[in-house]
Amino acid sequence: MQNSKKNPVTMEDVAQAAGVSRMTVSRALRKDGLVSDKTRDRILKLVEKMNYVPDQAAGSLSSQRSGFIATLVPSINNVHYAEMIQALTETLESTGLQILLGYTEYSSQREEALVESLLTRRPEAIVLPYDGHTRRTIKLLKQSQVPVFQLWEMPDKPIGYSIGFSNHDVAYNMTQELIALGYKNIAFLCETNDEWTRGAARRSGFKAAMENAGLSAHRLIRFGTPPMSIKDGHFVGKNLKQYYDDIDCVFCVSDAPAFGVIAALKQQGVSVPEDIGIAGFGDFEVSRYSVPDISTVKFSAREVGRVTAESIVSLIEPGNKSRKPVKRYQIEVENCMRGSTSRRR
Amino acid sequence: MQNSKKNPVTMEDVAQAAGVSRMTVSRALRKDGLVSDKTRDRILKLVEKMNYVPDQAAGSLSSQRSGFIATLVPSINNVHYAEMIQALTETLESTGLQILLGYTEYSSQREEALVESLLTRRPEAIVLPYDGHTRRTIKLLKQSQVPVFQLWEMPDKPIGYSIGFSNHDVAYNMTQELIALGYKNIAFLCETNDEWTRGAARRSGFKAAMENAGLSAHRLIRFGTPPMSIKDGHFVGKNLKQYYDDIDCVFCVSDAPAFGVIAALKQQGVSVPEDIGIAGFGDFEVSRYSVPDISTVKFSAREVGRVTAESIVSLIEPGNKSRKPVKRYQIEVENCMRGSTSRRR
DNA sequence: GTTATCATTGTTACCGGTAACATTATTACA
DNA sequence: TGTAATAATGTTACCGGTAACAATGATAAC
Repeated sequence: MQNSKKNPVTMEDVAQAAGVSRMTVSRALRKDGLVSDKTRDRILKLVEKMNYVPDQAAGSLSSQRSGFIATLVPSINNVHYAEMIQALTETLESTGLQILLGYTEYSSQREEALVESLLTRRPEAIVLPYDGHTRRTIKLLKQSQVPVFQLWEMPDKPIGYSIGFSNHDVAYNMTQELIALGYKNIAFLCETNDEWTRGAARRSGFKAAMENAGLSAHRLIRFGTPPMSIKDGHFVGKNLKQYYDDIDCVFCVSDAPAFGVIAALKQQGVSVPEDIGIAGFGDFEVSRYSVPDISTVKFSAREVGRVTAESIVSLIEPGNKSRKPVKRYQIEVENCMRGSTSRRR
Repeated sequence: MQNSKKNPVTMEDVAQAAGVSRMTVSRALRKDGLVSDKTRDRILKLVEKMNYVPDQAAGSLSSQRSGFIATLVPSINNVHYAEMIQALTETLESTGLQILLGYTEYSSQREEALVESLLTRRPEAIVLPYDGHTRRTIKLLKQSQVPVFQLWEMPDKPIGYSIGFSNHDVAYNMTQELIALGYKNIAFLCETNDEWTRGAARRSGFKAAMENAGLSAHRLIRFGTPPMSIKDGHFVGKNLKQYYDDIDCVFCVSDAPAFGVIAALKQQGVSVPEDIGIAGFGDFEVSRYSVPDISTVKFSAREVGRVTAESIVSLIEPGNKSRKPVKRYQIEVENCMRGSTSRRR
């Protein structure tokens, strides 16, 4: 029990107690091994006994290494981002790097403010979840000279490194697969105002595939704000005929609304996939246990996180012999066709 | 475009360009208003033009305020924690406080390591998701003199402030409600190894309610590791008879396994709630759109986050006239009885 | 025994801000 | 007009570490 005011134990205190200089304590606390075993033991024991906890703010200031990786996500309430962050954290952990998280809430305005505020912490890398930033954001990022990692999407003009897949291409493929099953009047369900989300890219992939197959891509249903929920899907499902009355399949921007649409259709006695096929995106757990289970686009968010973390480490860890990470890393994506779609007669 | 090396613009650079002292720049950057409007304008323009971004590590060191709130969660991949964090972030944002997140992954071992590592950043408060910490964790926390906020659970011996509800009591109530419906052979489904989760408290609430009603609480099904998933529930549902063959109701530790159990029972032609009633915990979105919709215990994670943030602010913001936050704040909880349970004949 | 080499520890300066107090300019008021 | 009060700015010291280099002592090689 020390002073009743703030924890006053500094490195200097430990040094004095051990009868050495501050620098020796500093060395003892790192694994480098520039201290004799005897001295280190003595110091570490004192550190323990005195409850010394180093102050990283001071360390960062001096060493010019914050140990922070800034990471922005649109929302934390999304399995994919959650898994990605978890994988990122786990991989980064052993190197002592720490994630500094921000939520853009799908707004590029907020993203700008966040980037500005996070740069203040001097992150050693910054991870952005998607393409589509304001001019000022880009300027801030470039100016700061912090390495930028853009995830999920393959941007046309990457700022730095990119890890993910082309949402356009992936949606294109799934649409093709639906067409191959015999669906013709496919609707695409997405958020209003998805310009800053992956939804827009998926939408354009859908459109391209339909047009290439000589089909009309006009059945676009826009509803709600990102991220689309089960509830949103349920609402749309309830009123599906009012949007277009000849729909034979709905390709949803994510599995959540897909689940909702199916629930609503079932309540109306419309059978899936016989009357209408449904496809989602993201392979949420619920999709595997829904009845019928939902056809979807599957990819590993954990892998995105893992690869990103590894790239960051190989880029910024000094004394790392391995060459620089690749500028663009493609994540594998797979169509999972399940019970919510079937071959048309 | 400056030096090709690190962003070199410091407050000193701005001060020189403006022909004032560093201190004046520092003042101009805060709203305090101890600078003349003319000077401030000039400085702010230069800040913009020179792309100056302050370094918070330096600021923290000097002011002894990190601006960090350390927050631990078992997993980020859980709607409740996600919502809680989001609410926390939003409320804290305007004060410039930032969340520093850690994932315990339901391990008190990891929690200990995390607390140690987070203390290194000198957080101004620390938010812990539940009760049940190692001795060393508690010692570290007390030693650090950082205010501690324990959430979700009402601990017997709170370290500092607590915000949440008693999981024991809440599970007790729900069990009573199930008993009142006429269920007798109620099983409780939870994780193996839930000692460090809210599961244990819920389990004891279940047990107490059963025994008080003169019923046997022996039907305990333990499966999987926290957090319990839909998949886990599905597995248990498939083999329900093998656990106990006379179950008439399953009270699940969360809505996820409840959904899984229902899916599995439906596949076997067991009808819910006629043959077996099912109840969950947490009011996940999926529970409202499941068929049947799931009876569950509902509470607002956002409120937990909001209240916590407000308490933190009123505690640590200087010049805050409002009195200290209450030591214990009770969150309201409600039983939502829906289609997955019904009155027994 | 002398000198080169290496392991260990110490010294000094500085990282980039802010607190606290000092100083100067301006205004208010008797 | 003189003096007190107030506003605006400057000075100095320090926050708690680490980099870079210097110094010391021990061991090895000749």
